[in-house]
Amino acid sequence: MKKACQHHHDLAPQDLSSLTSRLRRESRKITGPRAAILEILRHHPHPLTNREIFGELPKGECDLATIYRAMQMLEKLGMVKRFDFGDGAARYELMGEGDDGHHHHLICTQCDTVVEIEECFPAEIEQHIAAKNNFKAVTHRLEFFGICPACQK
Amino acid sequence: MKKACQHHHDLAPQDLSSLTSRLRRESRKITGPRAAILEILRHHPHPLTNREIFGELPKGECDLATIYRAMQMLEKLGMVKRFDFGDGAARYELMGEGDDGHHHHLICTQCDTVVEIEECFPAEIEQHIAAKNNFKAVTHRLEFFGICPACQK
DNA sequence: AATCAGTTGCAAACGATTTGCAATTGAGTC
DNA sequence: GACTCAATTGCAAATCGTTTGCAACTGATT
Repeated sequence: MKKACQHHHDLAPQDLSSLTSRLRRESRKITGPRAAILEILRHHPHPLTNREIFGELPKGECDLATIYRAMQMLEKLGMVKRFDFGDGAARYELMGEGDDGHHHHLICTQCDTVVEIEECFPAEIEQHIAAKNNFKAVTHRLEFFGICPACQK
Repeated sequence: MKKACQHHHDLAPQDLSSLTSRLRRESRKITGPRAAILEILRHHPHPLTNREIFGELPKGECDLATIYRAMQMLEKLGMVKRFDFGDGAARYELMGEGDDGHHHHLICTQCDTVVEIEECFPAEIEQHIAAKNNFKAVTHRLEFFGICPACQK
């Protein structure tokens, strides 16, 4: 991946205090690195890789391993959602409290611009697939790829 | 991933000679390792990781690096399709000549059983997504996850 | 201020994948 | 059936994303 990003909404989905109280609730410490990571996620509308988060942080702010550990923990607590764009690096997006964070993206294969998509795989078809194969608790992982307006020129 | 597999059809999708002639057509050599790899793919109905292919091969048959190179080449020639189940290992499935190999899977999150799925994301919705965002050449990557009948007991 | 589990930095370890390079080998050519 | 040469291979080292062991450190509570 090279560049990327295209801010649709620069609004913070939730304030830091609400985030930190979620941590406290789980008896997790609010440390400098964690606050900094959450602060970055709060200001990014699209999924970030750990390395991207690392890059956004002031130089000595925190170790890359700490970010990996933090994201793992945040995912376990359901505070971030992990996405996989198929390039071998996990990406994370902050998610609201009640929200399960399930949604998809449209990614430009040339410049890596990301657009959040509201459409989803039709539930009836998914249920049909589950029923036909006798599977339970079926979900899906879905991302779209194409060429963005800018890269078509 | 641990175990896996559940053969729906053990029929070879195409014979070796048709495969090797495709290689010859591209002025690629039919070497021992390549023939062995194709032979394995021919007999597997579900995507295999390079390591799995390696494991199927008689011990000293070929180097793992050779498999990586072979799969890369086969993918470029459009003879295999790469899939990503989100566990960090690429998987490959042999594909027919005219076929673009586009299809999806239903994977058991407990035992890694794989079922090939014929349903696909509705074209109209995909077109709508493409149009709304002014993207061209839009495709998608889609896989389903759930708990298979055997693992529900 | 004392205490202690939860955290962090750092370096080493890992697993998937790639790559440099010298030795080997298909596949036409004579 | 030898000859030639680019394509291919094995092997080891290198990359990349991610994980982990461990000793030092630090929030949060008492």
